Amino acid sequence: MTRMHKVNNLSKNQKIIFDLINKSPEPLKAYTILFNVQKKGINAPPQVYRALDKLVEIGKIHKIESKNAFVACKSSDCEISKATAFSICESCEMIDEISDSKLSKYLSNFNHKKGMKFKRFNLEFFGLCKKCK
Amino acid sequence: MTRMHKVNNLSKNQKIIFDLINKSPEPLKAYTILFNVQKKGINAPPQVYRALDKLVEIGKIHKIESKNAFVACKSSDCEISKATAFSICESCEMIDEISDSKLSKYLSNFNHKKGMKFKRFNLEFFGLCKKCK
DNA sequence: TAACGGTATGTAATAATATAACGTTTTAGA
DNA sequence: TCTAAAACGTTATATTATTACATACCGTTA
Repeated sequence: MTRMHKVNNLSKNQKIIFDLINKSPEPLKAYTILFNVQKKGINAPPQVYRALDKLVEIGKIHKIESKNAFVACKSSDCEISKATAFSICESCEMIDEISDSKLSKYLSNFNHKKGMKFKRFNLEFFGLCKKCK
Repeated sequence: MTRMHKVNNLSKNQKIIFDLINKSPEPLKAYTILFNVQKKGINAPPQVYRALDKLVEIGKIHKIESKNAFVACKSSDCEISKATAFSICESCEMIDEISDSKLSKYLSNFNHKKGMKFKRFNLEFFGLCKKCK
């Protein structure tokens, strides 16, 4: 195997996969990613899922849980994803990350009565986007 | 096939599957449900998924998206699930439905700046529960 | 009561999503 | 330069979900 360098703290596969997600206008699914990076030598699901796991862990991408799809994080300073929110159009499937500091603050301060202390949340809104309304 | 009656507005399979989920202390996955209802004559995944889809649609159960698991709705008057929130323990996997009218109101009134009008949301909090803390 | 349409069912096959397990290579740092 | 942690490559398999099609049930209403 040829020598590998990390770029921007990302490994070779992580960078290939992040770049693909980052330039995509829409969330990408794991196997869509796989099909699109096979020419770059990534041949098998574990390679994709490992990169995705790591990218999620370090906050470069987020997973849209209700769609099993991945988007690049839009907040440039996002190091760790503790607070994610998305709006999802039920008609055209368009997905937008919501960056709203009030919302984020409100939810981060929310403490469940039952005595749980939260570290992280994910919020997904569904509706019709401007275009589809 | 023997004659079937709807009970509580649920069909035979829907009732079998709702009862199982409803008496479970923890969220159940589709195939766990399948294995547990085979003695009742439900043999194949589509039968389970169809019942689950319907039960979600009418608000009798909710899907925990990050876990691909299903729980019975706890708010007795829940007809349609427009607003769901859960707390998930990352250690013991315990999941609780959060019923907080302030939270629900806050999020229901939240309007994304980009011009989208929301119909529904799902919020999942992650952390450590009282016991695991 | 017969016929129609919508809903639910049963079944086989398969698609889509994700992980286990194992050995090797690369990388970063002491 | 040695080592431990991280990343990689590969095969196989597990888990989650849907397609497709034929049949049965149920409420309505003609």
